[in-house]
Order: sequence, then C-alpha cells, then structure tokens
Amino acid sequence: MSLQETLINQVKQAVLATYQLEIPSVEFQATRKEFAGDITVVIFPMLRYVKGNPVQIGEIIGEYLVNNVEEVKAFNIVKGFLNIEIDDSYYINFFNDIKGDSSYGFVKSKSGDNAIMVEYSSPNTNKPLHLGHIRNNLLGYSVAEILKASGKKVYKTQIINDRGIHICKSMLAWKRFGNGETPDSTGLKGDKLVGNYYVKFDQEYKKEIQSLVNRGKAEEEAKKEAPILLEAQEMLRKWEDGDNEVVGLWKKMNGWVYDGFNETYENLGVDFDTLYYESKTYLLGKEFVIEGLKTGVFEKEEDGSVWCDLTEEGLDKKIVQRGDGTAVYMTQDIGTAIQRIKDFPDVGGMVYTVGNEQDYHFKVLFLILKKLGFDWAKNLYHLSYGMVDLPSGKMKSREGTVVDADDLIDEMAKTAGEISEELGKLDGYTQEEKQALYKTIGLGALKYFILKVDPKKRILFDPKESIDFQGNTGPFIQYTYARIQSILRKANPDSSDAINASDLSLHDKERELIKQLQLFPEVIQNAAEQHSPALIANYTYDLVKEFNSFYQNVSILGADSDNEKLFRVQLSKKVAQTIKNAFSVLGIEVPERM
RNA sequence: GGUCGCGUAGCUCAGCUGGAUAGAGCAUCUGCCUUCUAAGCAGACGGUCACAGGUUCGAAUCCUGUCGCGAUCACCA
Repeated sequence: MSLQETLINQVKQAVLATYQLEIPSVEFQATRKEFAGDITVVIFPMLRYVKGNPVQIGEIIGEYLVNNVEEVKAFNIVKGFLNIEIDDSYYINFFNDIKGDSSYGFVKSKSGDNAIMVEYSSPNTNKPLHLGHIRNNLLGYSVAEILKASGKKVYKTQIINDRGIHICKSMLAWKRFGNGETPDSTGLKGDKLVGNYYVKFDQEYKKEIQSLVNRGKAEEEAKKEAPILLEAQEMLRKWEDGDNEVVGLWKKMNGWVYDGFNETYENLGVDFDTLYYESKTYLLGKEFVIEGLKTGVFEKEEDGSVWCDLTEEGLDKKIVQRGDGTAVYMTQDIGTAIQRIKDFPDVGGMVYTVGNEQDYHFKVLFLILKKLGFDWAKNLYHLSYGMVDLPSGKMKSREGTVVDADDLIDEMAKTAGEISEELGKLDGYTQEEKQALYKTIGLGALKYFILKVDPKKRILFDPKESIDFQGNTGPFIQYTYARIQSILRKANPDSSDAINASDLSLHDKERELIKQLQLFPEVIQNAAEQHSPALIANYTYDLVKEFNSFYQNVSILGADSDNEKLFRVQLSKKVAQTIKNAFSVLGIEVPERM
C-alpha cells in the first residue's frame, strides 16, 4: 500500500473513531515551501460532513496520524491545513526501491493491448519544411514517445500529400524554365529545388494575370484563364489518366523532395514506422460513400454530390463526394483511417497531429466515422496545436518570410558552437565531437523552446531574438546532466549498494529531490492522457532547478561520511537518469560534457 | 454573423479535476568562481490573473455576459 493510500485510510479512520462519521474522500496537496511538512491534508472539504472548528479537527486527525502511521513524524496546523511531516526513512526507503530501475517512470506495453497510431508531419511535396512543420514534427514525435513510455504500443505514420494541382505547378515550371536542373547539378537539396519552381510558377502566373488585365480582362477572369494555370490543370488531368510522361516527371520530382525531407527528418531526429501516400489513398473513401448511402448516413443531391447532414449535431452539412464523383479531402481521410485499421488490426485509436485551423475538419471526420459505425472512432484524437507566427504575422512562402527548417537547425548549432567556444570547456574533444555536441545543444534549445509551450497555444517566434540558452531552456537542463556526468566520472557508485536509512538524515534539498523524483511516473501518465509534452518539459525543469540548488549548496563528493557520499552520488545519478529519460520522450539528447 | 480556441509581471511562459501570501525564465539591479563544470547559485525589483456579474466557506481555475486577438464556417487541402 502506498503512503498516500495509508494516509487516506487513516484520516478516514480518525474521523470515524472521533465523530462516528464517514467521509467519502480526503484531499491532499504538497505542502507549500514556507511551511514545515511534506504532505498537507485540506480540512475544509470535511466540514460538509463534520461540523466543527477546522483547526480542532486538524488537531485530532494529526494526533491520530502521528500515533497510528509509522511514517508520520509530526504535524502542524495553519488555518484549515494540516501539514504532516514524513520521516526520512520513508524517503530513503523509497529511493532504495527505485534507484536500480533504469527505466523508472516508464511502463512497458503489454502484448494484448491495443496500439495507437500517431500521424504527424504530413507535408505538401511542393515546398521545403519550415518552422511550422518543425512544431508539428516535434509534437507528433514526442507525443508518440510519451504514449510509448506510458505503456502503449505506438505506430508513427504520416500521409504524404503528393498529389494535386500544387505539385503540377512545380512540375510545369521546372519543365518550362528548369533546363534540366537536378539536385546533383545544382547542389541544392531536392525539396529546395522543387520549392524554387513552385515560387517560379507563382511569379509567372502573376505576370500572365497582369498582362491579361492590361489587355482589358477582369482580374477574376484573368486568374482563371492564365495559360500557365490552364496548362497545370491539364497536367493534373493527364496525371490522373496515368500519362507516362507526366507520371514519370512526377515520380522524379517527388523523389527529389523525399530525399530532401528525409535529410531534414534525420537532422531533426524524427522517424516513422509506416508511410501513407495520398496518391494511393485518395480514392479509398469512395466505397464507404456508397456504404454510407445505403445505411442513410449520407444523402445524394440531384447534381450527384453526396453530403452528410450534421445539423442535428449542431454542425453543418458536409460534402463527402463531388458532383462529378471525385473525392474530396474528407473522402480521402475517411478511406485512409479505415485502411490503417485494416493494415494494422491491433490499432485501437489514432492521434492526428494537425494545426488548429483544421479543428472543424476533424470534428466532422470523427463524427462521420462514428456514424459509419466504426467503434474505434471514439478513440480518435485531434492533436490540435497553435500556429507558429512571426512578429509580422503569418509565415508566407511567397513573401519570403518563412523560417526554413534546415536553416534554423543549422543556426541553432552555430550559436551553440559560439557559446561553447567562448566558455572553452571542451579540451580534448575532436572537431567531430565538438560539431556533434553543438548540434545536440542547438537542437536541444530549439526543441525545448517549442515543446515547453502548451500545444494549443500559438507560438510567437522572433527571428531577431535568438532562442535562449540560459534559464528555462534545453541547454540549461543538458548542462545539469553534463555536470552530473562529471561527478560520476570521479565516483561511479554501484546502484545496488543500499543506503542505510538509520544513520542518514536528509538535507532539505535531498528530500525535495526525492519528492520530485517520486512524481515522475505520474507526470508521464498525465502527459500521455493530455497529449502534452509541455508537462514533461516543465517537470524536468523543476527537477533540474531543484538539483542545481542542491549541487550548489551541498558538497556531493565532499560529504562527511561514506554513507552520505554514496547516497548523494547515487541520488545525482538517479536525477541524471531521469533527465535523460524525460528528455528522450521529448526527442532531446543529453551530452556527457558541455 | 455562427462556432471553436486564446487573454496571467515590460517580454516569453507555468499554475486551470476550485484551496494557504499567484510562480519561473528573460530583461534591470546586488552578492557568490584558490573547493564536484558560473550555460550555475543566492537575493532584489516587478501582478486590478482582459473586464463585469454569478456559484462557493474559498475562484486565475467552474458558469454567464462583454471586450481584444486568432482560427474556421468551399463541390480547397
């Protein structure tokens, strides 16, 4: 029985013995720092059942706990708060129990359990990844890792938006103006090269519109009739017909983009277990449109378009198939979801990492899948996150205000390098080791900066003010880890050496650290339930702040006794391990030195 | 206009299943490197928790309304 459970029972017992009354629950909270004690029982809620003075009731319960619970050493009462002090031996025993478990806080998945599929990234294949994609990737990857750590089996996936007019635009521009350029011939990353032609298309398109307008066309008409646009549309039709030349070009250019994306993913440290391509799934939903028509979930209009009426649910009517029989976004998403469950029968739920601009879409999608009768539809979750905006507003590729993913990652590493060089603590490291370290630190700063913020809030990123490396940041936490490694290089204890509780009294900082460690398993579970890496980031920061205070105020290697020294080193080691594990689910690496 | 989300210190954010005097970091200012890595520690300064009502012994937290910002309401994705 955990201490918490014991306390609940004993508090109830105390009330029962004194007042002959049963109380349904007991409310606890951590004792605030300014008061003596570790755990606080809030007396106020009991007043509904027990009439009396809260201070008096607290006295009686406190007295009872001291007499009946071995771990309770003392108590004090401030207003309606009963602060109880827990004996050091409880904390030391707890520490002895967990210190050997290198995956403390993580739960292993059981073989029969359902898996969760987490979708993230899912970019268009016409332009390079930018800071918005970085947030998406980091969130999706981290939530997948958190779910794993909480005991779920997880598949990471994405749907690659490889089809449609957008890619035809790049293809056409390349054909017209590319002179056969390739990533090899230009030395450009494939996604960058293709992105350039997407921009090129837009420029030409605008020129054509202008010249049509000059010749007296209305702007609206000109936008629809510009020859280059008509040609791109023609290309899309040919693609859908399977035209060899168009499909060949499409394959070639998409291939370049994938190479480029893969490089960015690798740089960013994210990965996928399985991939879905829109070109292969966009027709999948259609058979379920027919199915839905049969069961009355959908209805057909006179012009042949198919709709789902969601007015009873407080939403609108939503189109699921065009009048000409072609699929829309919704059709495809219905099909893809169903396909995934077919491909991975152990999947019992899915998480979609997509920006909050699509809140409505996913609300509708989940509702439709429910109406179609899929029981897994109740386990779908839209991991909706806020946009990453610049001080000037939205990032716009056409106006050149996007923050490119690769550039940003490079810059972060460069800044990390400059700071490191200045501090000059890396004697004995080779150039390669240094470069790898700079990347670890730079990425740590970037990832932490993004993940520490609640996903649903929008992030303001000011390129002029670089991301911090001090205070509540990734490098601060990495630094603490590196410091502990330095201690462990001097004294690496065997975790199996038990600490003797009888001849050790805890320093306040030590007790606080153990309490913080105690929270970790619960934090993992909470973060998984709430799909929030921010909870892990904030927990880790608190742990590290507590440790640094300990480190600076208490001598670890210079402890008075061997037992004390052993304990402090083991405690430091456990903190380092917890930092490493917490950061691993954020996708952030920790360095041995920095 | 309807719907959804957000609004906490100068800035960036925690806290939100209601509990004690609302916490961090950055910035500004004070101290601390002959002792385990100063990317650190200790401290000071800084708040009408957007506003107004309501529920409650108790509200930043729950409810209602107002204002501000954003998103969305396509036979686009």
